[in-house]
Amino acid sequence: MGIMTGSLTRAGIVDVALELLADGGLHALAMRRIATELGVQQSALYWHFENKQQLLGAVADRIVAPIARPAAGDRSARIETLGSRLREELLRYPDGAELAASAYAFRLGAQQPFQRFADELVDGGLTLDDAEAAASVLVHFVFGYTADEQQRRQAAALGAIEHDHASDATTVADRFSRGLRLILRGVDAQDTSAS
Amino acid sequence: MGIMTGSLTRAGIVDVALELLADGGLHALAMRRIATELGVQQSALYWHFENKQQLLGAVADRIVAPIARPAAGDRSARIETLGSRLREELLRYPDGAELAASAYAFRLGAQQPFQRFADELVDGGLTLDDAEAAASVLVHFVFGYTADEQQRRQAAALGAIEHDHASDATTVADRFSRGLRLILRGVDAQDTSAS
DNA sequence: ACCTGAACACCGTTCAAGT
DNA sequence: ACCTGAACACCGTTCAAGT
Repeated sequence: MGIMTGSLTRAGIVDVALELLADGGLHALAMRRIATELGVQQSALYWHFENKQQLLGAVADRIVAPIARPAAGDRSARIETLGSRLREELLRYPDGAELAASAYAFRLGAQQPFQRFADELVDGGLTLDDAEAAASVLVHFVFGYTADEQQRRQAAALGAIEHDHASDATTVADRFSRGLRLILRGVDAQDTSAS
Repeated sequence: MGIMTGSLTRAGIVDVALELLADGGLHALAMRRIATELGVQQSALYWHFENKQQLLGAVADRIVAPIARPAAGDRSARIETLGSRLREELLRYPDGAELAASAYAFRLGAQQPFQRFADELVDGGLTLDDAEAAASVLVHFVFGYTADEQQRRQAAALGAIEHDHASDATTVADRFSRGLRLILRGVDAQDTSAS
């Protein structure tokens, strides 16, 4: 056999972290469990990641990675699509939004959505400053709103809360796009060269 | 002496929790430490609060409590004042924004800011649905942006990060009000009866 | 009603030592 | 370079028992 490097890789670690997240949420994402699942000692993980937060950052990056370039349409439509896709990816994993929001705040991951929004807005004719201000509002709203929504879903699933009208899937999704469109109106009102 | 009820009260527990938060951030807010500070067993706290999250919710309520009715001005000015005040109260305690954002998402505390924004918007002539959509955007932006800002401040204070231009106090505060005003433009664009 | 004492079932991180 | 083994210093929560 040739030169055999360690079988443990960052990508492999993130793989099982995502599996644990999918099965048990943030609660199941313990260094010990990840190590056990990989058949390795806990301390082995610390050769590949400085600490747990860095690992969670890498997990967050993977969660938001699938939001590719959006479909056609004008600036507002493209951004609304982007926002909805981001929400969908976050909802794909239990506690996905909370994890991404936290990694984003610590600058350890999930920075991509901000860049995607900002790029789209610059392409749409905004100055860099305006684009970044709007991207900041967009990212915080999508992360915050979705974390909120997801918390309630999970609480309802555990029977900890009664399922009222306000938490209907359609109502919640509707409120989300109302919020998005409110922000986009603010962008259009600012931009004199609105398409 | 008369009928002597337990010396421990919810308010007293929250008092020392706020002190610990002020001194050491969320990291110092452990049930054990709160109990030790009160000269009591950890389990004693569980007679007054169901669990730690409920206690944190009560702490979050106290942090956002000082945002009273805003000063004069038109609708946009009043809401901008309200947003700035909320940010200031959150920055008053280390990890204050993160704590409030988390309590808000779990519906265990810090709901007041949403109500204050919504009330102000309804007073300003919006329908309840429009007011709540806008209040949701406002709350998530203020919590999210401030948590973000606070994280960077604390990291910089620990020397973990270099202090670049983007994290200047004036720049950060400026970006905050740019975000707020963007949202308010969106509100005005929607409202045909804008004052 | 209110609190003690003690235990249960966990955590993240470090570090000398091995290969 | 990459991982083991074992320890350190913590956590939140429960519950019988006391007063």
